[in-house]
Amino acid sequence: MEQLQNTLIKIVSDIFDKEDVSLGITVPEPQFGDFTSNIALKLSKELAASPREVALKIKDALSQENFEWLKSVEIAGPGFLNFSLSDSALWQQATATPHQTMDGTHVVLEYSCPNAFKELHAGHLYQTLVGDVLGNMLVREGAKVTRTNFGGDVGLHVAKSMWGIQDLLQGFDIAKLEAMPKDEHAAFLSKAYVHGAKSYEDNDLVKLQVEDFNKQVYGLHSSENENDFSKVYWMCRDWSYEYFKEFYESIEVAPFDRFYPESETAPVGLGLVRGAVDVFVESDGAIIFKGEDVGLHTRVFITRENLPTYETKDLGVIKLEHDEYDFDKRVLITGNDQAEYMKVVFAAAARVMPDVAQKMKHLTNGTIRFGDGQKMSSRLGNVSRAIDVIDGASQLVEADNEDLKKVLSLGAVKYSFLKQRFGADIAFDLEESVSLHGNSGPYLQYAYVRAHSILQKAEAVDVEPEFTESERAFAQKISQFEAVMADAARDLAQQIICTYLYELAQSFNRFYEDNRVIDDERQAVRLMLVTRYAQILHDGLAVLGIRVPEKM
RNA sequence: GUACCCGUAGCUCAGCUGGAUAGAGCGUUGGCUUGCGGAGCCAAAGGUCGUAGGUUCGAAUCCUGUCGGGUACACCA
Repeated sequence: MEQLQNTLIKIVSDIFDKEDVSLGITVPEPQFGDFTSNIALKLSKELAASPREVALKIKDALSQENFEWLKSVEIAGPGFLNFSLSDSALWQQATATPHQTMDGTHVVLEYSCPNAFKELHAGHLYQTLVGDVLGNMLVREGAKVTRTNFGGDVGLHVAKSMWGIQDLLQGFDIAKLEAMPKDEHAAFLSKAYVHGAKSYEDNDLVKLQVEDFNKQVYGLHSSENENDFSKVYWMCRDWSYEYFKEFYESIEVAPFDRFYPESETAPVGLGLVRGAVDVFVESDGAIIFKGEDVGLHTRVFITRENLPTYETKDLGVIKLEHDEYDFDKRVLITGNDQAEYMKVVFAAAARVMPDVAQKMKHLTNGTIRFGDGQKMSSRLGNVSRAIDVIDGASQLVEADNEDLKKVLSLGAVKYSFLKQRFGADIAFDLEESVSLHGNSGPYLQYAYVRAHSILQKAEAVDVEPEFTESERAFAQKISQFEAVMADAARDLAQQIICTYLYELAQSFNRFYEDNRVIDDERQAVRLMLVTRYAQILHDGLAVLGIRVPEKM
């Protein structure tokens, strides 16, 4: 493909005497060949010639070279140039190694970002899975990826939790906490937060207490303290981080390289805000950034109570990530309710850290709509917890051992989330996700099992690739893998991989329908195809964070 | 009110750096068939790509208006 592109660029610049020719080659519908270019259509106006005339000149020049890798060039439709590679060139592309298009780039990827003292919900799960996969995609293209996780261990929500804890336990009772079994920790903290948050809304007295707790919590991070409030805080904070870590392990995502608790980024952010008096101004007792100056809205960075807001902590984490990793690119993922908010933070960052700001990208995810309505909501209650999604899938999967059950249920959930474009709200249907029919994780896992089973029956050897028509159609799909991976990484669009893998499996099924592999005179070349097919399913799904079983 | 996101087949979604007859799954209808793992394959039905304009040789894709749904806009995160 690169060879074709470079050759085309050279020819076009030679015969039309042009410098800086830019042209894209794309993969068309299979009946139009392996690659297509619309360069003739693009140039026709400038050259004052019909597209087909331009195309003909290019075709002639190309034909004279007599490249052995190029089987044919056709002019079609309004003036498209359609190219077909020789079988061996096609196969060479089909067996290419990763393109490493991002070699030497250091990307900091911040995602998941749960708050301490709260339970992980379905939205965290979704974002964690996508973030994990984006990281895998970049790594595969040669980037160095640092995965970071920024979460609130200070702030009003923590104060509400603390209030809830002391109310539920009737005091900051360390003994009661110590007596609590580990598997109840997360649920207890969640309950305490909900209780605290509700009381905060309903009761003005509680509100005052919570606000006092908030200051106390901040204070714990700037001075040593041995009282019960402090002990409870640190214990529950540890519980939270332990629970996050275990959950990430359980869903088989790459570990985070660095957790940034807000308590750590707050002072850094405060330093930035206080140090930039020309950027941030005082208003009504608070320190604000006037976003209206750049078409946005005003946000408070330091409250009247002299406490840093999320804005300031976010500024702090940006600086810490930059100082610690000197990234080329920073990709941040949050819910899309923060899209506008983050623009203001980025605008402020652009003022205090201009060289950093331009390296930052913000992706946002929508909310999950549960497709099977009542069934899901009755199982999950009003809040859809992350664990309930995983458990729900696990209950629906049929497998004769626990590991296979896990492989299939995680595969089902992950694929179901990943196949949809990131950004808008997504639909999730438990039944559909675990289905072995259609565009699902278990379907692809089964596709792998089938291929693997064929490969067990005979030894594959490398032979000269000369394909029949249906073999070639399959080989052509196989050959697109590395280009797909590069595109997906460039666009941070994991669904491209899902779509491709599913189409690849369909392509195999069509091929397999009427092409015997084992005990056929074409066994060798067909085994070669199936071997590469199985490898791509394995590798592609691995990037999606999905394991494949050998039997199911 | 202002800004941002989203409107594609009955349902759920791909396609969006403009390109050839708008694709897939589920569902519906018909056919193939006990197969090297048929959890498949072939075919049919189903679309004014929300809508109206504009740019272009060419628009689901870019621009503008408009309608519908969602979200955010001062001391929460």
